Amino acid sequence: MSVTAERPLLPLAEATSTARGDRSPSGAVCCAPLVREVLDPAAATETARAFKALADPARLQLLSIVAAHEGGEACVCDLTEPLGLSQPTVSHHLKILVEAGLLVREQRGRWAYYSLVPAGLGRLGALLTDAAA
Amino acid sequence: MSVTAERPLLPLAEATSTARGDRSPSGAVCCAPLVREVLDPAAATETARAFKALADPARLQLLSIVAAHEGGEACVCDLTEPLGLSQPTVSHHLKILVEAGLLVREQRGRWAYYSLVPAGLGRLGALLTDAAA
DNA sequence: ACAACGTATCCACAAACGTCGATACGTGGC
DNA sequence: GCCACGTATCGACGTTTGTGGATACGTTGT
Repeated sequence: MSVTAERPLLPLAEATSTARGDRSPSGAVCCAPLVREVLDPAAATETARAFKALADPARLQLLSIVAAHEGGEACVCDLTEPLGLSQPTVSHHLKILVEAGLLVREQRGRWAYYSLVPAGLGRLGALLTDAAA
Repeated sequence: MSVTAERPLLPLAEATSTARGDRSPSGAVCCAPLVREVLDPAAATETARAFKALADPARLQLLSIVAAHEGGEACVCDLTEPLGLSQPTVSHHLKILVEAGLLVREQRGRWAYYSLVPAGLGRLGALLTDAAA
């Protein structure tokens, strides 16, 4: 469905300073029933899908090879051989990367050229570095 | 095995300026057999495993909840209820996050407290932002 | 020592994923 | 028009992954 998500994505809610039951070792008061700010399941699913695109060795190599090409673009035929995968498999991975907003496809002549989307990588990267701060 | 990887991870090799056959539309010279600099499969697999830890909604929510807690730590009992998952499943996800170097586990009393590892998030984030540059 | 509690491990199962061969689609050259 | 070529889609298969129930482990309190 080619999300091209433009959302906060993992805001990592800051601490709700609501005091949540002491953790005295005597009782079962450990688990305060307070509903704190949590990344809602919908956003979590969407963010997970973005990272899932990066969670495969073949796709990481694809990004690497595409980035290594002059012009930052490569056609499928440039990618099948160094990966040792069949052409349908490579096309499958490329489609996933495009749907994740990490690559763009441009049909030029008989060939389909794929190139990086820096903003896509950047968004996911910032998401993690912000959480690390 | 708890990798706690300390490696380059997706260097996204810069362009090898070796001229790679022209792409004249007449012949099949499109696919130059040149072996350019590619993220080797071993590194790709390891990097993929790191991102795989982030490629699940439940685990993203776990990170979010842990980060939301004061002190940046939470025990398993704090996590099962807001996620709506069973305790074994939550423990399973936490283990994966620990092995990925994104969480640390500290057994204190009867409870096991999990807290973020900013460096872990930061490493993965920098990896993407560097590639986006 | 025993019991209670929080957590981790084991096992099984359904769903999702990566892979490839066969095939269909789109483009360019004849 | 037809054919050749590059790429995408389809169908099927084996593997991996997420999930929960049952159970074992470690710690604390009696």
